Amino acid sequence: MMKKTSVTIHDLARELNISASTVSRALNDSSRISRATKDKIKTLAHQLGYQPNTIASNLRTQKTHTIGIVVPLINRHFFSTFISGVEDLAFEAAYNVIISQSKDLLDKESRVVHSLFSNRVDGLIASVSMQTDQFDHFNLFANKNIPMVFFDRIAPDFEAHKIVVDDFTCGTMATQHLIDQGCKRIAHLAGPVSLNTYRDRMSGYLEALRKNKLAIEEELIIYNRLTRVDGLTAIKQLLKLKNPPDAVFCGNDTSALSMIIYLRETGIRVPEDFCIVGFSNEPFSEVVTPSISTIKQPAYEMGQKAAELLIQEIECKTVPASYQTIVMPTELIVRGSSSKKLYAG
Amino acid sequence: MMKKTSVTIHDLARELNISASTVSRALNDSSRISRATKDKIKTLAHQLGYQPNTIASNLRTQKTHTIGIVVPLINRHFFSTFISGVEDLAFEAAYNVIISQSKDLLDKESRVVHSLFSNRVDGLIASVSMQTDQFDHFNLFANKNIPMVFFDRIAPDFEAHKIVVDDFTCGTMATQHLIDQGCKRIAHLAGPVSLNTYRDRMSGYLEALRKNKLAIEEELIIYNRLTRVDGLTAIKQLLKLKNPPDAVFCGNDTSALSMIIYLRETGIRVPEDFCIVGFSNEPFSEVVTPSISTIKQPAYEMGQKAAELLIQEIECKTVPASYQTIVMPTELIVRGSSSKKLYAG
DNA sequence: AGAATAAATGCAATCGATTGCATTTATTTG
DNA sequence: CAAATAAATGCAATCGATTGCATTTATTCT
Repeated sequence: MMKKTSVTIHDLARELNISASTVSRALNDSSRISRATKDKIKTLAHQLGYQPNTIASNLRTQKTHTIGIVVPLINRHFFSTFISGVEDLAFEAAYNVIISQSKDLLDKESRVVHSLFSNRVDGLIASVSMQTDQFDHFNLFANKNIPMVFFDRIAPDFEAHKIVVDDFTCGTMATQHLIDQGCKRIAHLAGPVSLNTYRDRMSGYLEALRKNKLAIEEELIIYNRLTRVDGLTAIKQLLKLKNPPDAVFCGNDTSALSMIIYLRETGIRVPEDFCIVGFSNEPFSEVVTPSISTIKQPAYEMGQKAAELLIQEIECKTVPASYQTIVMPTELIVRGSSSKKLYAG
Repeated sequence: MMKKTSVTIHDLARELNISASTVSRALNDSSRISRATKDKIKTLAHQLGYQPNTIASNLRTQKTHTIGIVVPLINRHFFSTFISGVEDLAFEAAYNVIISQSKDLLDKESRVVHSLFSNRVDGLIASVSMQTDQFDHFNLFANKNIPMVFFDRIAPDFEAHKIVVDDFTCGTMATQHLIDQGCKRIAHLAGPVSLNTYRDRMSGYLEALRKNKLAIEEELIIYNRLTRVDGLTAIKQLLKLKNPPDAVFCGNDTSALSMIIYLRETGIRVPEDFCIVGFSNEPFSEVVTPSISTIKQPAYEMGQKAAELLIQEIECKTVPASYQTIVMPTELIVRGSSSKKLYAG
């Protein structure tokens, strides 16, 4: 009926009349155990359906072979794809992955970070929430020299590897592209500038305007959380201006999407009358009509790289000589939402 | 510099000249400890930055407060949204979540299930891979009466709660809808029929044809893995038939999408000349042109329900009197890809 | 064969928190 | 005030695997 309790190395030891240490060593393929004994032990282990108790091992070895991940939302394509990259690499290296989401709330982020710490993850990979403007909770890890890797929305001032894209240059590229299309008044929908990503994208936008001697107008820059509703609010607000823009560079694709849908409904033609560029290359961006021009970030590869660096640091257990900030390549994907020239030409 | 090792209850005990058991009880708010002592201990714990070692606790209590999840792919919207539902509910109940993906491979699925078992998760939530046609690996959990909940693609014959949708009825509804639109030759793109979901969707399709006295033609039913490439291959194959269909009910939205894109390219009008219904309501389905008619599954709610049932079973620790198969509500969302009547009318 | 060396195995402590049972301290009661 | 009861705390074993050191067994060499 109900199997009492698990088979342990002690059960195997008793059965074979040997010590538990020998069993442990045999199962770990220690060179100190003879082949014959190993075989005997492994065979029995298999017969009895022995499954190692990782918890016990973890406690003794002070290693959990587990990586903690904190992301804002796991069902956002960029993050879930990133996680997929981490998971694949972690699996190869025999690491488990515990995933937590902050829901873009600082408070929840802090709690999940504490929880991951208490679970003694060997390392942490994190992208901070939209609300995050102080980073104390990560000191838990920093103080004990537990490796961390930040990606995308990074925590500054930590001795940790960082995986990012060049948001500044992306912002410049996106804006320059709109300028090249002949757009004259380019607006920007920015996320919270407490985050490096949105701050840099905006800086890039400003830089492009400057370089092209275009006026920078406060009323053309809107700050919010870039949800679908936010995108809608923003485009309405922009169109109400006495002197409305003829293009927007959006901080993400979600807000770009809702703008496109709204513009379609109101009969404003995209890209003929109004151009839009988004950010992240969400799956829907390719297939919506018009398709959304956007910046593609290598989410999966970023995940792999993050896992690689983290595991490397965990296993070397020596603090790396220098922490790297890896800048991953991005790509401006020009699609329908900004291909004015095609139509004009 | 480098903090030697963590603060433990023994450190607190030594500092206060009391026993570790008292510290442990105090931190757990045992009624056996006086308020004064509790306060003293908690204050010190806070001062020294004590963080409980969950591993040690887990080992002793034989509980990890951790739920394992196995899904085919975490970056598929349905699954990541489901996981989000699990995670939210688990977080409230103070459970951790370890997520693994099978990558739709039976072998990997088996390995991650073993790994989750070794990590002594308190329960398992799983949706099996496309390849899965035998379920031995789940016996690891079944044999030890560790609670499991299956969802969507379920493993039959296990004493476990199951969270599903009525795929059969969905298949019927989708097909009937196409019939109602005036489609005469309706094809079906099916996934592996070793899985309940795809098998039932297909059965529903067949049932609808039968009920409407439409011929069932083998050449109109294609089996594959429903990827984007698979969708493309399928639609090409269908269009090559001497007597091609005028509609397809696709086993998922991804394949429906690629069909739509192909049809658009080849100038076949959707829905006027050809109607399509997908399955799952992926985010892109709403925004592609034409938008994809599909069946909406309550992924987030399914995740919540799965977590609720699992945690309930874990905490009651008595085998439930009966295992439920929860059928979650679905909805046929009629959109552009099948709204022939609108155009015809 | 006996000593010296190498190979194989065992002993017992350890990781940090929990918990049944025992003991001490405080409070109540006759 | 002593006895009885209640409240607070401590002792020591435990969870299962690991590992430094000690011991036993096998092999090699003179």
